[in-house]
Amino acid sequence: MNDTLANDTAGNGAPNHDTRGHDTRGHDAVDRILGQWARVRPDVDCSAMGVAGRISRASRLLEKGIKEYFAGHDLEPWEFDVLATLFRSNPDHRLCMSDLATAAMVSSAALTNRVDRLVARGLVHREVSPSNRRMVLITLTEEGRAVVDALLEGHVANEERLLADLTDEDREQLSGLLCKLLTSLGDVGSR
Amino acid sequence: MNDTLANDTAGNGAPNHDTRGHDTRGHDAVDRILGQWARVRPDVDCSAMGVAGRISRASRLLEKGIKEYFAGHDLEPWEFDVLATLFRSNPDHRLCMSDLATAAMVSSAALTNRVDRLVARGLVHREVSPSNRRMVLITLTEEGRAVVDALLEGHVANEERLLADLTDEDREQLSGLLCKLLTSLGDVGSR
DNA sequence: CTCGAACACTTCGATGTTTTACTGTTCGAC
DNA sequence: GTCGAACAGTAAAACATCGAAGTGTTCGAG
Repeated sequence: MNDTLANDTAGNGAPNHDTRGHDTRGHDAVDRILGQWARVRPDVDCSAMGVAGRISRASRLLEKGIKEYFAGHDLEPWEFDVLATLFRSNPDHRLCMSDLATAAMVSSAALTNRVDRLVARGLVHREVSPSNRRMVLITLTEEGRAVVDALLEGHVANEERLLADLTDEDREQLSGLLCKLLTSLGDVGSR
Repeated sequence: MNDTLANDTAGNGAPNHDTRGHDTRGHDAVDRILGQWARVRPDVDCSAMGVAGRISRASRLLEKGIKEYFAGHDLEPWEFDVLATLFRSNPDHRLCMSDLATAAMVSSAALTNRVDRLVARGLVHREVSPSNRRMVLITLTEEGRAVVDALLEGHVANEERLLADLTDEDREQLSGLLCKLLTSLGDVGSR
């Protein structure tokens, strides 16, 4: 989608020294784009573009790898996501539409659509809240819980595979830096 | 979209020590999710989820900030992206549909649609290649070039603003780590 | 108690994307 | 040369998402 992120990058020198002792700083698509900008517009320092572009591209490629895993189990990533959100949220495995929509970062309209299909598949149960009839509560069914149980470890293992080239230290650094960025972008854990 | 990335995270201890000397490791949404998993499934080490989730969320939030900038100039991010890709690719500012689609990471069908609208706005020119009539060449018009010229620096400045809380060293580390990841995921600069 | 504003969710219309099928072109085997 | 496979791009159908309007509920001011 947003290819502004994916493409526009820096006209700087594309620093080649690695973060730490490791050697493995490759030569990704963004490096190439950076080089092009450097040639065409040496006056503009686009280092920020390099960071944003890499985050965007990494996100898409990870998404692709994750989608493949779930496709092998007849599930869409978003389906597992809703189920897993319910699973970990509270002992009742129950959440209202608003909270689910926030967690999934989609509009409430989109969530209505998603829940419709999960209900049709028998993975969640939908009911009006007895205490506040404006609210609709979504609950994981026994079958839904089973799906999370069955796929969680495989999903984690798959992500592990996708990140295999990063050392534990790399991952910690990466998490730390991204956490700092997310915090400054206002990505607070709601409630 | 993919909220598997956005939500499913680690059951590890959520390391609190910062990457380097800096203090600013906040408390983002992913930390909260990690904590939930740790409670519900202490047996599963989901550290990989933490990395993937942060990349996904960061990507979305950056996208949002970028979209806002271009909205203020009556342009969609993807429009600028196509124009900028043409601009930096070669002196003629000319590329075929396939290359543009690859650069934008969308299907060729989607690119046909996008180019249609850019042609309608007079920002690019479309013509069948004289040397190979299967190919369609897209060229930046003078007006299209002007748009890139007018918006490039503002766009970079906006990204700079979004990343303002990251130091130069942070950005270099982040770029390095992401580059390593991207390379291992096969994100080579095509051609 | 009543009325209006805020709220939670759903429905609807418009838009954009992907997948699949299709048209036309090129290239190589024979 | 001719035929068929591979390729480049477009068209059509299916689907998902968003934003806005609509429905029903709750809450608080008066």
